[in-house]
Amino acid sequence: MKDTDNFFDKVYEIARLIPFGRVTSYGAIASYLGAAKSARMVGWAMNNSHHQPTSVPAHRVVNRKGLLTGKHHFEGTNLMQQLLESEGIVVVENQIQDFERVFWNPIE
DNA sequence: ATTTTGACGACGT
DNA sequence: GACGTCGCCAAAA
Repeated sequence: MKDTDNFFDKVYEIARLIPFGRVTSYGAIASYLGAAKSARMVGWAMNNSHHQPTSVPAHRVVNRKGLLTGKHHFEGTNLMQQLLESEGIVVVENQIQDFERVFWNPIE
Protein backbone atom coordinates (compact mmCIF):
# COMPACT_ATOMS: atom_id res chain seq x y z
CA MET A 1 0.00 0.00 0.00
CA LYS A 2 1.04 3.62 -0.10
CA ASP A 3 2.89 5.28 2.71
CA THR A 4 0.34 8.03 2.87
CA ASP A 5 -2.22 5.72 4.42
CA ASN A 6 -0.43 6.01 7.69
CA PHE A 7 -3.58 7.53 9.06
CA PHE A 8 -5.83 4.72 7.91
CA ASP A 9 -3.27 2.13 8.88
CA LYS A 10 -3.08 3.56 12.37
CA VAL A 11 -6.83 3.41 12.67
CA TYR A 12 -6.86 -0.27 11.82
CA GLU A 13 -4.01 -0.90 14.22
CA ILE A 14 -5.73 0.79 17.12
CA ALA A 15 -9.04 -0.85 16.33
CA ARG A 16 -7.39 -4.22 16.71
CA LEU A 17 -5.90 -3.13 20.03
CA ILE A 18 -9.31 -2.60 21.58
CA PRO A 19 -9.59 -5.09 24.46
CA PHE A 20 -12.39 -7.58 24.68
CA GLY A 21 -15.54 -6.10 26.14
CA ARG A 22 -14.40 -2.55 25.48
CA VAL A 23 -15.27 0.13 22.96
CA THR A 24 -13.81 3.41 21.77
CA SER A 25 -14.92 6.44 19.82
CA TYR A 26 -13.85 7.74 16.43
CA GLY A 27 -12.77 11.03 17.94
CA ALA A 28 -10.58 9.28 20.50
CA ILE A 29 -8.71 7.46 17.77
CA ALA A 30 -8.46 10.58 15.63
CA SER A 31 -7.18 12.53 18.61
CA TYR A 32 -4.56 9.89 19.28
CA LEU A 33 -3.42 10.20 15.69
CA GLY A 34 -3.21 13.98 16.00
CA ALA A 35 -6.22 14.56 13.76
CA ALA A 36 -8.90 15.19 16.35
CA LYS A 37 -10.99 17.09 13.84
CA SER A 38 -10.83 14.32 11.33
CA ALA A 39 -13.02 11.88 13.20
CA ARG A 40 -14.95 11.34 9.98
CA MET A 41 -11.87 9.89 8.37
CA VAL A 42 -11.77 7.25 11.08
CA GLY A 43 -15.29 6.26 10.20
CA TRP A 44 -14.39 6.22 6.54
CA ALA A 45 -11.39 4.07 7.32
CA MET A 46 -13.66 1.61 9.07
CA ASN A 47 -15.80 1.41 5.97
CA ASN A 48 -12.71 0.80 3.93
CA SER A 49 -11.55 -1.72 6.53
CA HIS A 50 -13.80 -4.23 4.84
CA HIS A 51 -11.23 -4.69 2.12
CA GLN A 52 -8.32 -4.73 4.55
CA PRO A 53 -6.35 -8.00 4.80
CA THR A 54 -7.04 -8.26 8.53
CA SER A 55 -10.31 -8.38 10.36
CA VAL A 56 -10.97 -5.09 12.07
CA PRO A 57 -13.37 -5.13 15.04
CA ALA A 58 -15.22 -2.09 13.78
CA HIS A 59 -18.17 -3.09 15.93
CA ARG A 60 -16.12 -1.94 18.92
CA VAL A 61 -15.90 1.56 17.51
CA VAL A 62 -18.81 3.92 18.04
CA ASN A 63 -19.33 7.64 18.11
CA ARG A 64 -18.67 9.63 21.25
CA LYS A 65 -22.27 9.29 22.33
CA GLY A 66 -21.93 5.53 22.54
CA LEU A 67 -24.45 5.24 19.75
CA LEU A 68 -24.02 2.50 17.16
CA THR A 69 -24.28 4.86 14.23
CA GLY A 70 -22.58 2.49 11.85
CA LYS A 71 -24.62 -0.57 12.63
CA HIS A 72 -26.33 -0.18 9.27
CA HIS A 73 -23.04 -0.84 7.58
CA PHE A 74 -22.81 -4.32 9.02
CA GLU A 75 -24.58 -7.29 7.60
CA GLY A 76 -27.96 -7.68 9.21
CA THR A 77 -29.56 -4.98 11.27
CA ASN A 78 -28.45 -6.05 14.71
CA LEU A 79 -25.19 -7.87 14.05
CA MET A 80 -23.09 -5.11 15.56
CA GLN A 81 -25.22 -4.92 18.67
CA GLN A 82 -25.19 -8.67 19.01
CA LEU A 83 -21.41 -8.76 18.85
CA LEU A 84 -21.13 -6.10 21.54
CA GLU A 85 -23.59 -7.88 23.80
CA SER A 86 -21.61 -11.04 23.22
CA GLU A 87 -18.65 -9.26 24.82
CA GLY A 88 -20.62 -8.24 27.86
CA ILE A 89 -21.58 -4.79 26.64
CA VAL A 90 -25.16 -3.78 27.24
CA VAL A 91 -26.79 -2.10 24.27
CA VAL A 92 -30.31 -0.74 24.13
CA GLU A 93 -31.78 0.89 21.04
CA ASN A 94 -28.34 1.12 19.41
CA GLN A 95 -27.06 2.96 22.47
CA ILE A 96 -24.37 1.53 24.74
CA GLN A 97 -25.29 1.50 28.42
CA ASP A 98 -22.57 2.41 30.93
CA PHE A 99 -20.63 3.78 27.98
CA GLU A 100 -17.96 5.40 30.14
CA ARG A 101 -17.53 2.11 31.95
CA VAL A 102 -16.67 0.15 28.81
CA PHE A 103 -14.93 3.03 27.07
CA TRP A 104 -11.30 2.36 26.17
CA ASN A 105 -8.93 5.21 25.48
CA PRO A 106 -6.18 4.40 22.93
CA ILE A 107 -3.87 6.84 24.67
CA GLU A 108 -3.89 4.60 27.68
C1' DA B 1 -12.41 18.54 -12.63
C1' DT B 2 -16.45 19.96 -9.56
C1' DT B 3 -20.10 18.85 -6.36
C1' DT B 4 -22.18 16.06 -2.79
C1' DT B 5 -22.04 13.22 0.90
C1' DG B 6 -20.44 10.75 4.89
C1' DA B 7 -19.43 4.97 10.67
C1' DC B 8 -17.95 12.55 13.76
C1' DG B 9 -17.07 16.19 16.73
C1' DA B 10 -16.53 20.78 18.51
C1' DC B 11 -18.30 25.26 18.85
C1' DG B 12 -21.96 28.84 18.44
C1' DT B 13 -26.63 30.33 19.19
C1' DG C 1 -29.30 21.90 27.28
C1' DA C 2 -31.41 21.38 22.55
C1' DC C 3 -30.58 22.79 17.93
C1' DG C 4 -27.75 24.71 14.11
C1' DT C 5 -23.46 25.42 11.63
C1' DC C 6 -18.76 24.67 10.46
C1' DG C 7 -14.55 22.01 9.95
C1' DC C 8 -11.92 17.79 8.33
C1' DC C 9 -10.48 14.90 4.44
C1' DA C 10 -11.49 11.29 1.32
C1' DA C 11 -14.36 8.73 -2.05
C1' DA C 12 -18.27 8.25 -5.08
C1' DA C 13 -21.42 10.43 -8.51
